[in-house]
Amino acid sequence: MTRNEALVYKLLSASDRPLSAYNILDALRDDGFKAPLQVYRALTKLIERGAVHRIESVNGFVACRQHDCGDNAVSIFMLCERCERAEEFTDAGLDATLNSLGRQRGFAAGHKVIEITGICAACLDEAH
Amino acid sequence: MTRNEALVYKLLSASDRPLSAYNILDALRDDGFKAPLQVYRALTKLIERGAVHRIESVNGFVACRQHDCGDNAVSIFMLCERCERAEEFTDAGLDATLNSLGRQRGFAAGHKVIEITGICAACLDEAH
DNA sequence: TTGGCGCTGTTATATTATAACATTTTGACA
DNA sequence: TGTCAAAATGTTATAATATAACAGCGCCAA
Repeated sequence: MTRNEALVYKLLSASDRPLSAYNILDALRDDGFKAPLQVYRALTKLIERGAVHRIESVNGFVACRQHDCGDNAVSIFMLCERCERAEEFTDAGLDATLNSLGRQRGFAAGHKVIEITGICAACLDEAH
Repeated sequence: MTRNEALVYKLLSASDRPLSAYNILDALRDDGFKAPLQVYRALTKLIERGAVHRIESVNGFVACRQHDCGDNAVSIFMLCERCERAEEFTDAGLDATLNSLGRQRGFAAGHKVIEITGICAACLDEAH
């Protein structure tokens, strides 16, 4: 892992919500980051390696919370609209279901995106 | 449905792949469209109404192919990397599974995104 | 008939992402 | 150790996606 990748990964790991590429850029200016490409290049590598996931719904990025998510099973994200926290988990059954739905249509499934927005348990509690 | 919404909806309905907001803008210049906001405003309304879906993975938009998809069940999209066509369908079981996964975590599920990229049947055939 | 609300048009700007190219670092191996 | 190629980096510029702010118009209910 290169210096830039390590910096980006550490930052994402310390965050409980998705960060945008420009959030990351701003946070890493003291570490010498000056241009968006430095961030995007690090993100590209980290994502290839499964260490980071992109959250399409919010154009953000999170560190993978699975035990090294080698694209084995699909990641499911629950995104809280209130506190913006992202929770990641996997479900082998769901992955199999999606593959099967693809096969029924002759579709060779590659990358899968599952993102659910809503209100998380903590925020529901707050509202009593 | 206003004139602008009708134009955008008609265009999307005639397309078998997702169009970006700027694709739409360009296609509708002859109809008097001049600025992105005209497109985004129409899209916002159409999406609220369930007549159009946003495809997060490609920053594109498609007309709903379901029989008036009133957010009843989740829409699943299969996106071909080769021909870029999008196929939409629903699966009540999958929707229930996701709601249940949410409930287990105390999460109140709202909007759900399920997008699968891969190669469609037609494109697989072409390659023999 | 008027007053408000929703739709429209327009300019400007914010946000997200990539292209192109020069330079530096790294690491394999003679 | 020297050297070369590949990978990583830095930098400027620009492309692609999306929203803010504000002015004007049109419809229709009271």
